[in-house]
Amino acid sequence: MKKEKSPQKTLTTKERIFQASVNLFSQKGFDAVSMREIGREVGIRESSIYNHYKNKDAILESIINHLIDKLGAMSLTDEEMDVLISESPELFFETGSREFFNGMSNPETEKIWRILSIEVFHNEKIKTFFVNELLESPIKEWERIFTKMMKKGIIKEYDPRVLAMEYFSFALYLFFEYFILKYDTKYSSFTDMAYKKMIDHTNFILSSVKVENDEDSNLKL
Amino acid sequence: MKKEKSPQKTLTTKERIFQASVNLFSQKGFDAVSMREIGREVGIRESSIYNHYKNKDAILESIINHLIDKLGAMSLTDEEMDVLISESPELFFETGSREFFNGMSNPETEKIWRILSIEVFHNEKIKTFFVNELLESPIKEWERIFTKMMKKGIIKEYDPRVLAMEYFSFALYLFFEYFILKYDTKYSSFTDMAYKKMIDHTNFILSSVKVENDEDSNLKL
DNA sequence: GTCTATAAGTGGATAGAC
DNA sequence: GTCTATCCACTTATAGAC
Repeated sequence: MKKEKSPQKTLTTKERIFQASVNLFSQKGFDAVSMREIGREVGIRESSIYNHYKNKDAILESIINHLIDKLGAMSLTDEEMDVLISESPELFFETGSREFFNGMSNPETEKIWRILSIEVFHNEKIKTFFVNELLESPIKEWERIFTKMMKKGIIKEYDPRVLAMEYFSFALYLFFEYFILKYDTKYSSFTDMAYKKMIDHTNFILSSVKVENDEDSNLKL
Repeated sequence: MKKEKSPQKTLTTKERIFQASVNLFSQKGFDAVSMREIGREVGIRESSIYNHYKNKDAILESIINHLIDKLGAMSLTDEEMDVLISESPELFFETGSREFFNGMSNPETEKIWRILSIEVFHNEKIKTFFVNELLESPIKEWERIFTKMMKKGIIKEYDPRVLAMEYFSFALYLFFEYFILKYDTKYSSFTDMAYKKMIDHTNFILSSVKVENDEDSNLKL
């Protein structure tokens, strides 16, 4: 909005507060981090933070909005989807998965998803964001996609709502497994833990619903 | 351990502290509830609580242990499983689902699961409990079950590990959906939100992997 | 077993000098 | 824009009277 990202590393104090907050909140949760602690990380006194953010809540707010902006800048158009479906369902699923993982997997984005996962209990705005963006919109989207595939005769007839749940719930399960249970463990990123599992899942769903016409067309990594 | 549940409602002060804590923690989270608040709910001063529990952490500890004790008192034996599998896979899945839902759905148990869901970030003991009891043990168990079903020729050959994930991940997804995203909404219990969805899921899995021999054997509610 | 009083600490936030 | 100094609300927990 204001200016482009500077070529290298001259971050403003506000940006450094932002980054320090993302790091600390993602490790300890919002409540467990004090303004003193953020200040210490940045190298200024807590009182100076108030020259850049109105209060502690405003920092969290700006972190949430940063993710929302970033996500809004992605996602396929209807035409792109149509082309992909006609090409092959395998290619389509692979593209869809890749898109989902892209929205989760760069290091800064992961930290923010982790913050949201921790704070979803205490913050109504975060909860609404989760329910809409992670649950309801994708399920509706996949219902449309499966309906389209049925009309084209690519997959068998089955309740498209159930099919959408079957397909996408697994991605959500992986999200929860990583961001709630496995964060800070051996895995270095969401993709690292989840991508292979998602391929197995996609192959299972395809093997169940695809109209047979060729031999073996499993996805490969 | 000490004495049986009194026939009606003469709760000891310690039990009233326990119940007030379960209610408050499940609504606001552990950190957001003060000893003053618990005392107010019980009708005593905060300092009096320390006559019954060593400190605040000890209250949470006793809540967790209460759930662990309760869950330990359930679960099917190997022989019961064998009989059920031989009878019919439909019956087996139905019994399995019922068992899972029983471990979640009485009002007090739900509140405790909610507390654990909130505190899984801050408490290493809770995280370990979740990963073991909710993730790894059930997946291993279902892997064994699917392997057994394949040997009996009830279901088609497929990687049993993948099948276990496909089946049980949906239950976990439902758990997260309810206890993290939908708790305190229109649903009156986990069963109320999730049971029908779990039936749809079971039917989908069965329709994919079952060896055909009779007409239509979908589960009914 | 409950009370009052109090210790000892931490939190977010503001005022005003520089 | 950063600092020091300070406010004040609130936290867990303990000591000791009753």
